[in-house]
Amino acid sequence: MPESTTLSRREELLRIAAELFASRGVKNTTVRDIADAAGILSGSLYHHFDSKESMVDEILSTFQEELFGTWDDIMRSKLDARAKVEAVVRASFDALDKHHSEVAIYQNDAAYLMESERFAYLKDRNDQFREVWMRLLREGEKAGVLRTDLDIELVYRFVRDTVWVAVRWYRPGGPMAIETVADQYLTILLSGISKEGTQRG
Amino acid sequence: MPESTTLSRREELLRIAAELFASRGVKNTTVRDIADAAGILSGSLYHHFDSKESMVDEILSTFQEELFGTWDDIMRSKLDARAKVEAVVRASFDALDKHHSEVAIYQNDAAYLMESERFAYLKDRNDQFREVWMRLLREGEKAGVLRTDLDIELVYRFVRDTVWVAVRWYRPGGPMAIETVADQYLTILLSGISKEGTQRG
DNA sequence: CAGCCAACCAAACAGTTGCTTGGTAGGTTA
DNA sequence: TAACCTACCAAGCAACTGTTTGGTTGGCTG
Repeated sequence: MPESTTLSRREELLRIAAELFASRGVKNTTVRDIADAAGILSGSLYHHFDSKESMVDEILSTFQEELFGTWDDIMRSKLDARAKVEAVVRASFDALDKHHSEVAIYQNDAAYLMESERFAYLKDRNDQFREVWMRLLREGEKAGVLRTDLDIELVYRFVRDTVWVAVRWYRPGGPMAIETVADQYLTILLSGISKEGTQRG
Repeated sequence: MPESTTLSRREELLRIAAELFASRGVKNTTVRDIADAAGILSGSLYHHFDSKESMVDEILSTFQEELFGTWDDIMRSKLDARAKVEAVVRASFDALDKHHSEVAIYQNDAAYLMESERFAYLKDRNDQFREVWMRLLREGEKAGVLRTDLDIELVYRFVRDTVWVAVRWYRPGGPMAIETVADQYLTILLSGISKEGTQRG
């Protein structure tokens, strides 16, 4: 049986939960909501999962693992600074398209979740990647492709937030292709942070 | 007694509630949390307010009234398109600084609240201002100050979201002045969307 | 002084929450 | 055929939720 097409019941329930968490927020979604959407009773969920919290945990940790793995590959590649920025941004938009629910949960609830012991790993990898980004941007500054009149920490936040915030309006399968969004965002972004004359159209 | 410096108990409670709503989310904040922070019992809140929902309502409607009033003034002014964009962005950052809690609640909970009848006015004025923005951007395009290779709807979302998302990390009274943030954001933004920043447009 | 009022307390209420328990239907394996 | 397994049901529990009620306090005012 190809696992890629056949979801186990457990995976199906996780997908249902993720969609609800994404659209209403974790706190606003009850275990009865999830059970209803799956066509079972709320207690039956506990045959598959320890708790509601562990569902959230599994959804977010799985997603973060995959995304940060992809980013790692890019960062470790031989691309130059500018190409890395572009590749990471495109990979992020790709995640926005293919794992929309997970990104939405991450954006809406992760900040609060991170305060608890259980979800500290979210913050850990976030901090780790902030360092990678900062090195990349400093590298770009040195290489003369990035303008130097900007606070680099602020540029990092700008690039990071600008991509993810699109989860609020972008809908997979909607009228606008994710590649189009990525193209336009990169156009604005790169001419905004690049040193004048260094970019090519 | 000057009212500008002395808050009524009611206003003080609203401020306390707003801070909690902002940091933990509306659904994640109980009336007992608010009462505890104010040093009273939860039931006593109902001497001042009809319901928890009406607290949220008052916080958001008051804020929206003020912000959109300021925006209205700018839009009706004689400034050119580019200056208007800049003025609105600066006014928004100013709101981010002076009404941080309200902006945070708006960013985190408004989307969900808008689905209910009571908070429909939030969506109404949002939609109304989207139209104003679109006219402004088209005006800028015609005047030749905006690059024409971008989807104007996407530019609108980009400008709007980029400003507000800063509520996630900006802290009033922190190490970075809001004017600095505004300056740098505008630098990136305007060279990103302006015609003069285009290479081989 | 009496009357009034804003602000609050103490105790409870009904509904909702996440979760537990003991049991069952139907399929697969030995 | 018996043992076992996955997936579920039915019922309920304790904790927590927003809210209500009747009463108390201390300061102000006529």
